[in-house]
Amino acid sequence: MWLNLMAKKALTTEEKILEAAKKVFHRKGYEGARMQEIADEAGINKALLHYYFRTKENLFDAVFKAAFREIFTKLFTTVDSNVPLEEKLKNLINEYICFLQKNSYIPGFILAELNQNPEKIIEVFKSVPVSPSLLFERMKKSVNDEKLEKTDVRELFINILSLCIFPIIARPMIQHIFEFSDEEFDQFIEKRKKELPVFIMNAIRKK
Amino acid sequence: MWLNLMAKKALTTEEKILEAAKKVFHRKGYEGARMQEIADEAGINKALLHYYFRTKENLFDAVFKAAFREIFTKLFTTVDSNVPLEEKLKNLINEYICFLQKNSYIPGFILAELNQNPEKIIEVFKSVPVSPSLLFERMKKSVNDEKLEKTDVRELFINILSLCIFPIIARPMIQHIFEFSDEEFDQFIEKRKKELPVFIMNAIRKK
DNA sequence: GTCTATATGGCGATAGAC
DNA sequence: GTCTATCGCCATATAGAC
Repeated sequence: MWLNLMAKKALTTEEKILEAAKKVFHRKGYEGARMQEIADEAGINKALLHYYFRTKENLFDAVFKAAFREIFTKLFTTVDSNVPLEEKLKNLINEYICFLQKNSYIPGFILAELNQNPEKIIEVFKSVPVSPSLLFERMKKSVNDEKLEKTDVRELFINILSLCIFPIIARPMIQHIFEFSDEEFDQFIEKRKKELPVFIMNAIRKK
Repeated sequence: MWLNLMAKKALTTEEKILEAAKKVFHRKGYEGARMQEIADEAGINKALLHYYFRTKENLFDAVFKAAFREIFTKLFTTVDSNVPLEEKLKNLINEYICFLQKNSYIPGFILAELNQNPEKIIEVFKSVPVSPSLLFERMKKSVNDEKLEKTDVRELFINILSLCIFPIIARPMIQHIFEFSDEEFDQFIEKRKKELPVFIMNAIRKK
């Protein structure tokens, strides 16, 4: 990326604020986040946050939309690729889980907010160009011409998302149940990348 | 239940508080919940909350532990039952999803708090007699003597939980994506109760 | 644009009468 | 045990100098 070689100072103040807000909101949620903490994280003053975004809510919306765009955009590239279903599934799951590993706060963040303020969050959904509904339509097309067990594509779609996303948001619980260290958890997820496509293909393939 | 025929007034004040706190914490999370709102919901005064529980945190802990106990206790009864794997799976998923339907705030609540304050929540886990680790051990035993695809029981365990829980916490998103009314969503979940066991058995059965 | 200082309101918690 | 009144703090937001 064109920014990689530049010093951090090259970020505009607005970018610094958004980066900082992202970190804090992802960790603490809307109610838990403090404007002071965001200001500290950005290395600037609290008043400046309000100069740029006027309210906490505005700032939150910006961060939420970005998270939402990120997490769905990734899915499009592979769903639209032109390869057989099994391979597409493999790519999809592999790349998606990789993305989730690097952005592990996003799904929990989105679901937590979805849980605590569904109406508002759905409003934000609608204002974002990357629509999960569209994603679903694409997937439907690419599954329909395969010879498979009578599969409701909606079920399949939800199953794939469930299997990818849940382990990431339940991470602390899983580590506790299985007594996984951080490394062991990462290995567990690595293994999942390979085994999930097999699991799913077995489930839907005609026998 | 022995309370069913009694008027609401028969609840002790402490019970009324716990009921009210449950509703509010489940909806709003720890940070979002207001002692005033809990007091209103319970039909009592704010000062009385502190008389009974001293701090917001104490009250939250009580509610969180109860939720945690509820959601895992249910799983034990069916995992321990003495029937073939396929049937056990069917019962497990059916009863578990039924429970989740009636208590749809619990998983989102737990995961949201787990996300925002993992250390503290894990502490609460440890203080509760119903341990998910124990649950996992039971399941391991009941799967190991079946003839199945080489299946990592931990993966299977997580897959089952993922497939049951995720759709419940992602409900508002799913309704939005598929343009489901409340009734249609309920039908969708009803169908899942029947299809999930088939999906999972297909995935793990030797061919 | 960026800072310091301050206003304003809300929330958890307590004091004290009954 | 239950209430009213209030304290003290902290968070969002604004005023105003530089």
